[in-house]
Amino acid sequence: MDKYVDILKKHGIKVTPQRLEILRFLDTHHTHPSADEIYMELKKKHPSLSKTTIYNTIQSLKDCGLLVTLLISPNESRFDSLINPHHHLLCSECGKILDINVECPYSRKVLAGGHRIDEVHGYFKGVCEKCLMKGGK
Amino acid sequence: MDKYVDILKKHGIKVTPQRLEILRFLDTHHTHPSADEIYMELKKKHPSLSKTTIYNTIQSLKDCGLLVTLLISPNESRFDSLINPHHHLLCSECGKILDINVECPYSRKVLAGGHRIDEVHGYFKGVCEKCLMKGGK
DNA sequence: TCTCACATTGTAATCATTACAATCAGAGGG
DNA sequence: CCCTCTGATTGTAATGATTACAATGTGAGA
Ligand SMILES: [Mn+2]
Ligand SMILES: [Mn+2]
Ligand SMILES: [Zn+2]
Ligand SMILES: [Zn+2]
Repeated sequence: MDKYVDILKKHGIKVTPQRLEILRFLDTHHTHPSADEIYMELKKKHPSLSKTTIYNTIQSLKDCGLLVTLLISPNESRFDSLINPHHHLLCSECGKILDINVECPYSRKVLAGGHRIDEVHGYFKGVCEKCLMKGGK
Repeated sequence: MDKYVDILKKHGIKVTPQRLEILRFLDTHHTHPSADEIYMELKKKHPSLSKTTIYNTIQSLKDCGLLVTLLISPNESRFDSLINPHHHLLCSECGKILDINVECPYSRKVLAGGHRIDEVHGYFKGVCEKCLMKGGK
């Protein structure tokens, strides 16, 4: 019936109302939200929800590969439920984090030098196209 | 006389004993230390030193381009006084952060799509060569 | 239905970072 | 020289993201 019930079941995560809401939010908001943004939004409908449940659920989703943590903005982690490999740009004007789909020769996790590579993160900092147009920077 | 006195003067940062020690430490330890690691080490010789002074000095050094912040390990920022563009690997076995000198087509900060790029960060997570040899993973 | 073991949740603590008040040092006036 | 004032530097105390762990809930088996 519900798409998110299926996803949770398929990955062996027990279905709870909190988890469903968090998963739904992440799947419908590809804005790379912080834990606090998820919390603030969902608290409106579920006042008893605690922030820790956000973190716990995030951890579960991460464990089965449904979620990736971005360490691009100082102070707080951001979360991304688009898990195909892509890079990110943090705009210093509007604060948004944009997906950057560039050809990256290291995305396939092979690297000279004998190290084993499990994750590849490409972060850019700058000013996004929209803000450049607007602000005339 | 002292190399570090010169560097601070050249960049218009007032010379103080705390700043000299912090700069010396960063220049002689290219291990990408956290603020706490710098603090713990320098506190031995300067017990009155506060952690905030570490952060303040780091900010000053960053402002004149002598230092870069790495957001590769969760929980804490790491600092790098090697400012030529290079990538990093965080080893999940030994916890070390290694310099990775690969050809990166995006290091020159030009990117299709109309965004302005100011910084490029390439982070890899995995297991370093040394740990692979040792552990037989 | 009752008990127990484990999973889930949320309260309270932890710890990196930041805001701001206390301290210091140097410039200019007496 | 010494005193005063101003801005720079420092460190104490607050903030806020994250984590540890105790309280609560759930579901299987007796
Ligand atoms: Mn993304
Ligand atoms: Mn480095
Ligand atoms: Zn922008
Ligand atoms: Zn290693």
